Amino acid sequence: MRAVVRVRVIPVLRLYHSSSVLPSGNDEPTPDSAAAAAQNSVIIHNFINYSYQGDLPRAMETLESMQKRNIFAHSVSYSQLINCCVARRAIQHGKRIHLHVFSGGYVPKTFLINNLLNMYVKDKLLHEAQVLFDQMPQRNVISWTTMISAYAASSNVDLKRRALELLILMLRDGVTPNMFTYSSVLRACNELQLLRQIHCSINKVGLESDVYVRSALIDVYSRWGECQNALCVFCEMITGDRVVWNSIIGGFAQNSDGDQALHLYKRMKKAGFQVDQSTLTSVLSACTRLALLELGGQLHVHVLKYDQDLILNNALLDMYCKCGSLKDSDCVFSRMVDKDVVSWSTMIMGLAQNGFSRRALELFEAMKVSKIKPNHITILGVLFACSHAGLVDDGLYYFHSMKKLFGIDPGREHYGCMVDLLGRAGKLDAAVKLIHEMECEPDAVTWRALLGACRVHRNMELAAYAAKQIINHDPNDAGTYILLSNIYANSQRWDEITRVRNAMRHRGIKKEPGCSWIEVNKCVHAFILGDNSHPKITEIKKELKQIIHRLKEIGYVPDTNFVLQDLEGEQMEDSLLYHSEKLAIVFGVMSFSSGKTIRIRKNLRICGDCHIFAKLVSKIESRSIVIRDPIRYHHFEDGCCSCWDYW
DNA sequence: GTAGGGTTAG
Repeated sequence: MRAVVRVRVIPVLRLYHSSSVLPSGNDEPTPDSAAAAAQNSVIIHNFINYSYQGDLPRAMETLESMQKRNIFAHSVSYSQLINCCVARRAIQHGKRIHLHVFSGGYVPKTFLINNLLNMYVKDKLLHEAQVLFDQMPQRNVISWTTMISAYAASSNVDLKRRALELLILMLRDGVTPNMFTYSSVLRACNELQLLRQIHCSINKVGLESDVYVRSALIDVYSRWGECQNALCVFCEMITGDRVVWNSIIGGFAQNSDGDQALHLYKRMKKAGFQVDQSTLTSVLSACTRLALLELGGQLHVHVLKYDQDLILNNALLDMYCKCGSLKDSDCVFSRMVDKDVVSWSTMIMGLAQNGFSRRALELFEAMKVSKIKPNHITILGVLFACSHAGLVDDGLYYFHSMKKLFGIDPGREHYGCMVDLLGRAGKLDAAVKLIHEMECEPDAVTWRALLGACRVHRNMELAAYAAKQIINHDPNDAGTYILLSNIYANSQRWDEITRVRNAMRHRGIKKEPGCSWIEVNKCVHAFILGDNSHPKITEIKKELKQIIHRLKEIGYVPDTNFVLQDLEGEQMEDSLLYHSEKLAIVFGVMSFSSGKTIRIRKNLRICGDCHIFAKLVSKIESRSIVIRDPIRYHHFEDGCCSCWDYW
């Protein structure tokens, strides 16, 4: 797109006196020198006019004559021309102007050098900008801010640090930062302590009401996971705009607090602010985390307004995948004109998590044909697909060839996926061997993958070893303590149980109760193990008992193997009976007409008994049930699950 | 002449 350049034709006569015509002397002009001076003036005036008109080719042609004659115009004209170069990305012309204004004893004004700095920065030529900055005889707040914002915007950590160093040098130089400086430098903050110091300085000089500064503060606090601080900055808001709202909504959405993000979204609309692509992307991401298909579907209507927005479409695609509605995600994906690596990776992972591994691998092949280069997350999706479908050979092939085929080194997460793949397939020894071969240090996630396999394949000894490793890496992982104590309970090692429980008490770790959520008529109902606060809990429990009774008639036997507690017989069965997902399923059966899919989200992985229960309910009630646990999705239909009991 | 927000895994 051709940039708009301000056109202002300045009368030649008025500008005549503002330009410098060099060389000049005190002697009386000779007729020859008078003629030359007149000619020089004409050249300069042409240059001034071309610069103001944005006629870059003619201005550059005239500049050549000026260079030959060693004559100069006022800095304003060069400044105008430099801006024209920036707008048209004509860096080569800009470099010629740079050389010209630093030759022949001409002294360019600070604002002109600032323009040159800006030109290099916009073209990401940081080195050139820094050299020029170092040469500047005088630097004002704009010179410093231009450099600081350039470094702060870099993705390189060392360059970001340079932005903070420059801020210190700027202060030492006696130059006071302004709102531009603060909103830039905040993005380079690499320490929370430093962020707090800068925040204090901003308050001290009263710049916190600037919307740019405010959105930067919210953004940085959110990035540090300090959502409450971000919210404080937001709540102090007297002045605010759409971006400030987007910053706070995005902050909560990215920090997995979908409820708060949605709450703020409602407030934003109520306050009369127009939502845009960024708002919708964050809100969709919140719906994704909370598995709110109904609300997500309503947002889809607004997304259509921005049908060319790739990031927004990717968020929509992910929402449908993560809400287990593959028909909708297929539809969005096929309609997307532009697809990037995120679109493909989202879809591959979505298919894999929903149990359509073969389709995920087929899509990966299609991606290769489309010439979009896979990244490390794409490969993770591929490995996940292999892992969850028991495709051990395919998984090993992709894992061993990822470096050669796609130039991607296997990272910790790829090893984790392979441990999972081998472990699920019962190859526990190979999984342990792989952990020992890892080039990077295994972390809690890696050991958790092994632990999951140990549970499935009932290898208690190895499970205890893996659990200890997890606790070494993540001493607050409640689930692992519980599992470890259950493993010891199984072998009746009471002394070990006491040790584990003491450690939990000592560290103040409490078991996270199982929780399931279901969206009914735009309202989310939560079911928590041991909590009877749902208004219809009595009816639900009554209905559940009736369903269990019917299931037992067709051969259902509660599977107590998955839940090892200090309970026996009927007590253990009872504890299984009220697992949150069972209550949510029954509530779904009671609330929805028979054709509607029951969709449930869980905070913990589904247990074996609830898995059998969901399969049988899907059969006797002729219902589709989708349960999303933290790892994957289970689509229950006519007594079968999409995971084929391999999870 | 210097500054802003959004998407993919576990």
